Amino acid sequence: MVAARRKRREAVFRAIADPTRREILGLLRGRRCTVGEIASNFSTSRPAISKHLRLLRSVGLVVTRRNGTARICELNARPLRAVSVWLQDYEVFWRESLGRLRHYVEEGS
Amino acid sequence: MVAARRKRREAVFRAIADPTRREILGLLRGRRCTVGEIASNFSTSRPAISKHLRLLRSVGLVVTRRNGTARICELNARPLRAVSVWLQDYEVFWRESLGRLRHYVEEGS
DNA sequence: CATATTCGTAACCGTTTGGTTACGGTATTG
DNA sequence: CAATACCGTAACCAAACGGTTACGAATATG
Repeated sequence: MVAARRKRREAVFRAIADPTRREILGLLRGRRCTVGEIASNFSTSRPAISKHLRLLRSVGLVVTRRNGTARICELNARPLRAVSVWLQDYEVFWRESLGRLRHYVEEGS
Repeated sequence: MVAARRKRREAVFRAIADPTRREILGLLRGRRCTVGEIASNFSTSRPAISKHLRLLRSVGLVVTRRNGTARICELNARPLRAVSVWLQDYEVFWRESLGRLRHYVEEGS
């Protein structure tokens, strides 16, 4: 089961790599949405959004419930903890790099 | 140049999506390495690692310096701040989501 | 000068990805 | 029951991705 867990962690990184999927997560941060509501925020087709949602569900970032013909989607941010944990090992490094860059020209954020 | 900055932020998410590249970053967290040293840690060919390094350099996560025929690679974790900032908006959600989602789950895959 | 070491790049290839259109399945509604 | 609304999936396609081999440039080294 360790391998499966790692595979799922892998998948979370790939899930958030796509800008459309990150935007979907951002929408669901504000409120629950049906699939159609989510799709109406994008210029891409509804089936494309459906595929993104399937992937997001597969990694647990989105949870759904049926309500009539509609399917209501809700954010589950817990899998993002794995990313946060991974990032923690680097935090000290970007603090250090800030110090080293102090006397150089501002790069801009 | 706001668009260029966003594009670069975009690229950071894709850069860390690949497990080999994350492993490279992990190696460089410990010490500086030449390209060959990095490649010796993987079963893939050196040119493949070279391509990963080119991508990592393009997003600023790796900086290099030439030393004879060798090229020394060093970690620059600063671009990861963008990921950290993005994650912060979700932190509150994974803290409170546990109990709220318990009765909501339909399916995970 | 000749040779070896280190590394980047070009060319190519199979797989994955993200998009589309077409279609069907399942409630809700008149 | 017939019609409609909502949504998932299959089939297909162009582009991106990650890998390989082959080659060449640049710098030691004998």
